[in-house]
Amino acid sequence: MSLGTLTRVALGELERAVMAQLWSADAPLTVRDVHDRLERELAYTTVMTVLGRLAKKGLVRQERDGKAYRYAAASSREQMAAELMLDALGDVGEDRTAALVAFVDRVGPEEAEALRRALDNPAEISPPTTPRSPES
Amino acid sequence: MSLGTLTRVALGELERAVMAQLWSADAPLTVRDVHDRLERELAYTTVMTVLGRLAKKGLVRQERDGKAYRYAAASSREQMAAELMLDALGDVGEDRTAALVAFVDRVGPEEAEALRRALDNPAEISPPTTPRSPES
DNA sequence: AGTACCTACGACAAAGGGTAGTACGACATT
DNA sequence: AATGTCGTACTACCCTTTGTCGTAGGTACT
Repeated sequence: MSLGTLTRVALGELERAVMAQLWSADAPLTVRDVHDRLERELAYTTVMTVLGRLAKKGLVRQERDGKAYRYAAASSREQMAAELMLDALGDVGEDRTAALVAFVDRVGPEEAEALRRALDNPAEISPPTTPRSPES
Repeated sequence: MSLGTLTRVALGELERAVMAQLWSADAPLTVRDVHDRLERELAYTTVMTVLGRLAKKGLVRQERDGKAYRYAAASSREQMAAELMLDALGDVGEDRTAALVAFVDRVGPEEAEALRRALDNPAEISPPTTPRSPES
């Protein structure tokens, strides 16, 4: 599946704001937690709805905690970014090489360094980059 | 602007099909050209509408050709992919390095090779990766 | 019982995308 | 000149997604 990409992860503004909160928290948050942390004045149920939608999309994991739920991002911000990059690359179809060249050409020096290091390090060292929970 | 990203380039299915045609053509196409090349049975005006929308989004350039218009992708598929990758990386905010590591870890061997080569080659050699036409 | 919190659902408006119809101008053909 | 033909400009309509809530109905503590 290389075409669903751009459509697949098109989050709305509020959805992204919520994801940001989940990512910046060091533990799963309740609806109320998220609601309180968002600057904007939103109804409690609004936040709940959004969290529910994110959960349905698989971007957020819902775990029961007594009466309430706690929500946590399904994968780290960095992993998501990596996945998005992969997807973008996949959409190219043919000439991935050219796309990568264009990419590298525009990335900053720090990023280039990071890339170099990552390429040198045998991937073995940083293992489960994708700690997906076992499929449903 | 790092947040508009995911939203910015969410093309629909037909829009992508049209872009694909423009990319695979070696010269600007008319509405009729695109219409004929698409397998699907669409009204002529449907294709016109889509091309118009793509133009409004800046993904397609419209150039007059007598009575009609000719449409061409504003940038190559590879450039777009690179840009999308950049955007995805940008959304990460803080730890781009981690994202790049995750990215590299999941890219195939061929892509890794391409990355290595691209990093070694001083970008000077492959010049205008972005043959943007002068801003409006 | 009353009050506080939660979740489950249903709703509704705005925007985006798929799909098209109609109106209208420029040409070519008869 | 009348009539097609072909192309653009608009307008419209439906469906899905996203932002935003309201209401209903549990559970639990006071």
